[in-house]
Amino acid sequence: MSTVKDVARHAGVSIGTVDRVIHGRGRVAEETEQRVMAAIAALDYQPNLHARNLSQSKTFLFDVMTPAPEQDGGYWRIPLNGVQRAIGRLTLSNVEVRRRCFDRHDEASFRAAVRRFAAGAEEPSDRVDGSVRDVTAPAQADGLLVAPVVSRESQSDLLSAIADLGIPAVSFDSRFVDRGAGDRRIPFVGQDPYQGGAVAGRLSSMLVRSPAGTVASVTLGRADEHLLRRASGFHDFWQRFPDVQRAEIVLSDRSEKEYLRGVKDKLRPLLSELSALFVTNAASELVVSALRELDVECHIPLVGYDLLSRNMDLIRSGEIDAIISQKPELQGYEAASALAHHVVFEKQLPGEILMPIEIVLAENLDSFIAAEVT
Amino acid sequence: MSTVKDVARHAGVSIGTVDRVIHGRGRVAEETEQRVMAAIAALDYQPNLHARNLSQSKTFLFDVMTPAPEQDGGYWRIPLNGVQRAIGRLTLSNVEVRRRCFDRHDEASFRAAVRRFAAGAEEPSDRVDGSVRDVTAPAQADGLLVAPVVSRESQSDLLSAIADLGIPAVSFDSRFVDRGAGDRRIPFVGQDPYQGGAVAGRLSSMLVRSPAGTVASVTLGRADEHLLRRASGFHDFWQRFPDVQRAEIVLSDRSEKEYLRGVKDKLRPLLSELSALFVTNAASELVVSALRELDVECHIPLVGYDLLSRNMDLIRSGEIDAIISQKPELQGYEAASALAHHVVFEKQLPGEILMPIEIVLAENLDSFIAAEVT
DNA sequence: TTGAAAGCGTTACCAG
DNA sequence: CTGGTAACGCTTTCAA
Repeated sequence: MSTVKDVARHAGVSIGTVDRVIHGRGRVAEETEQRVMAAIAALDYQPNLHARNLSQSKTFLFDVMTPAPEQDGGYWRIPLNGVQRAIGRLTLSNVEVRRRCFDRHDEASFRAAVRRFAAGAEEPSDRVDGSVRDVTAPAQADGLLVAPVVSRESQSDLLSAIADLGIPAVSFDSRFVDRGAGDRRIPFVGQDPYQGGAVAGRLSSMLVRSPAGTVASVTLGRADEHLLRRASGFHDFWQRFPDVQRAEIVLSDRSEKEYLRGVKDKLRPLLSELSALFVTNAASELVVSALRELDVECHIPLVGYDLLSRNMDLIRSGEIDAIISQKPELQGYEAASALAHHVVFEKQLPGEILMPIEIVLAENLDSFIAAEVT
Repeated sequence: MSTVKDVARHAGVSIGTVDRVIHGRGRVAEETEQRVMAAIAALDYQPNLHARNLSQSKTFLFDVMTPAPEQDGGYWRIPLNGVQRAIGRLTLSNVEVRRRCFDRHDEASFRAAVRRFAAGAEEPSDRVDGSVRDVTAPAQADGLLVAPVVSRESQSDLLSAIADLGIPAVSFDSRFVDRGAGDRRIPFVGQDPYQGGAVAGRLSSMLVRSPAGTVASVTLGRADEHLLRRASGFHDFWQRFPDVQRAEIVLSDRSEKEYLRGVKDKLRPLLSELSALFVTNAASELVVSALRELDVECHIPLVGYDLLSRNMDLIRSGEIDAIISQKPELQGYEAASALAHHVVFEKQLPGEILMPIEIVLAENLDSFIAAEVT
C-alpha cells in the first residue's frame, strides 16, 4: 500500500504538494499536477482513512430523528439501541449521536424538530435516556438518521432541509414517499410492508382449519402508507380463496378507550363468521382486549406485528399466534453502520437495505430475545 | 475524549507506563498500576481506534476451518462471506484470513487440517475462491474460527492443538461437544438445535388439517449430535398430541442413490397415514424426490432446513412448505466480529451468541435473499 | 520498573 | 507556487 510519501518521491515533489493536488486546494503548477496525478495512478495510491481521521481529529455528529422513545410502547427505544451498538462496534470514538425526538401524533412537533435540525440547534431536553451519548452543544450535523413516520407534506419539509444542508441522510422504518433520484436519493433501511402483509396472510391461512368465513385486518392509530400497504398484502393473499370474505378495519385519531370501543363495534357484526385477524401494527393488545370483552368463546387465529414485551406476553399465553418482526434493532444498526461508513470512511451509501420478514411463534420467541441482547 | 497522555498526567506517570497497564505487558509496580487504573476510570479513557490502527504494525491472522466451500450444496461459502464482511466492516486493515478447509465426509482430512493449523503451515491450494483474502506465507494464526462438524474424537484433537498454541478460538454452526470451562471455554455462535426442531414441530402442526396419523423426522448423512437434537425437539413437540404417531428415520454413510432408495423404503410403509415430514438438514431435495417416485398423490406438509438454492426452488414450487434458516452468513459475521474484537481490541469473548430461529415461507423468501446480499 | 522518543499516514500551517 | 514540519493518539523500542 503506497502512501503520500511514495507518491511525492515518485513525482519528485514534497508531500505538501501531493496533498494540494489530492484535495484541489491551493494553487499547483499545471505541469506539477500532471506529474503527481501520474504518480498517484502509477502507485495506485489509496489514502489511509485512519491516518486522515486521526490527523483531522474531527468529531462527526449524527442527528437521529424518531418519535419519542417511549411512544408506541417503547418501540422507538429499540432502533436507538441498534444505532448505539453499531457505533460502539465500529469503535468509532469520533462519532457522536444527537437525538431529535418528536411526537408521533403531532406533525407540528416533527416540523419543529426539522427546524432545529436545519439550524443545528441544541436539543432542549436531551437527557431523557442515557442509552445514547448525547451532544448538547449546538452544531450542524454531519449526517442524519430518520424514521419519517409523518405525512408526505412534513416529509418534504425535511427533504428540503436535507438538500439545503447538503448532508447525507438514511431513512429507516418508513420510506420517504418521494425518495428523490440519483445521488440525492435517500437510502432506506426497513421492511417491505406489502410482503409483510402477505406473510401475515399466509400465516393466518395456516392457522385456519378450513378457508371460509371472514378474515379481517385491523389498523389502529395513524393509518399511514406503511400500514395500509401491509393490509393490502394481507388482503391480496386471501383473494385467492373464493369462499373467504375480507374485511378491512381502520380506526384513527381517538383516545385509547375509544379505540377499544371502536374495535368492539367493528368486530361485533363479524364475530360469528370471523376466522382470522391481522393487526397491522403493534396494537394487538387492544384487539385481544376487545375479543375478551366480547366474550368470544373459541380462539380466533391472530397475527400481529412488532415484538414488544406486551406482545411477547400475548404470544406466550397463546392469545396471539404469530408476530411479524421488523427487526427494529437491526434497522438502527444497519442504518447507523451505513451512514458511518459513508461519512467517516467515504464508502458509498447503499440504495436500500431490506430487512428480512421475521416470523415469531411461541417456539422461537426466546431465540429472538437472546439474539436481541447481543 | 481523553487520551493516554491525559491519563499519564493524571496518574503522574509516563504514557509508556499507561500503555503497559492497559495491555498488561511488561512489569508495573503494584502501586503505580492502581494509580493508572484509577486515572483511566476517572477520565473514562477510551482508546482511539484510528490511532491504534495507524500505529499497529502487526498484522493479525485468523485461520478459518470449515468443510470445503462447495460441500453441502455450497453452504460453507455463506459463513465465509460473513467472516469477510465483518472484517471489512470493522475496517481492520490489519487482519487477514486463511482458510483451512477439510472434507466433511473424511475425518482424516479434518485431522490433517488440524495438523496444518498446529504447525502454522501454509495452505496448499488456497486460491480456490477469491472471496476471502488469503495468506500463503506460513505463520502461526492469532485466532481460529471453526465449524467443528466432526466426531467428538476429532474435535478433541483440535481442542488440544488450540490449548497448546494458547490462541483464542470461536466455534460456529456446531458446538464442541466438550466445550471446556472458564476461560478455556470455546464460545459458540449458532442456533439451538432443539429449539429449531420444536419450531419445525409447530410449523408442521400448523400445516396439518387435523392432528392424526404419523409425523416423521428424516435425518440423512452424518447423524451428528446437532441433527439428532433437532429431531428430539420435533418429536417432543408432537408428544402433546395423543392421536399422533411419531417416526424417526435416520440414514447414514451411503451414496446419494442409496439414500434415495433408503428413504423410499422407510417412507413406503408409513405413506398411508403420513401427515407431516421434517427433514433435519439441507437434504430436503432427496425426500421430495422420494415422495415423487413413490407417486404420493396428495401433498404431504414438509418442513426443511437451510436456505440453499435448491431448497429455495422447492419452496417456490410448493414442494417444501417451510424452511428453517440457521443464518449462516450472520454466524460467520458474528463469529469473526467477536474474535476480532477480542484479538485486536482485547475485548472479552462472549460465552455464546445464539442465532434467531428463522422461518422461511414462500411469501418471505425474497426478503431473506435481499437481506443476504447486504 | 519506568521514561523518552521514534514512528504510523495524514493534514495544516508557515516560510520561502 | 512549493517545501518543510508540527501535530493527531497510539504502539514499540531503547535507555536509564
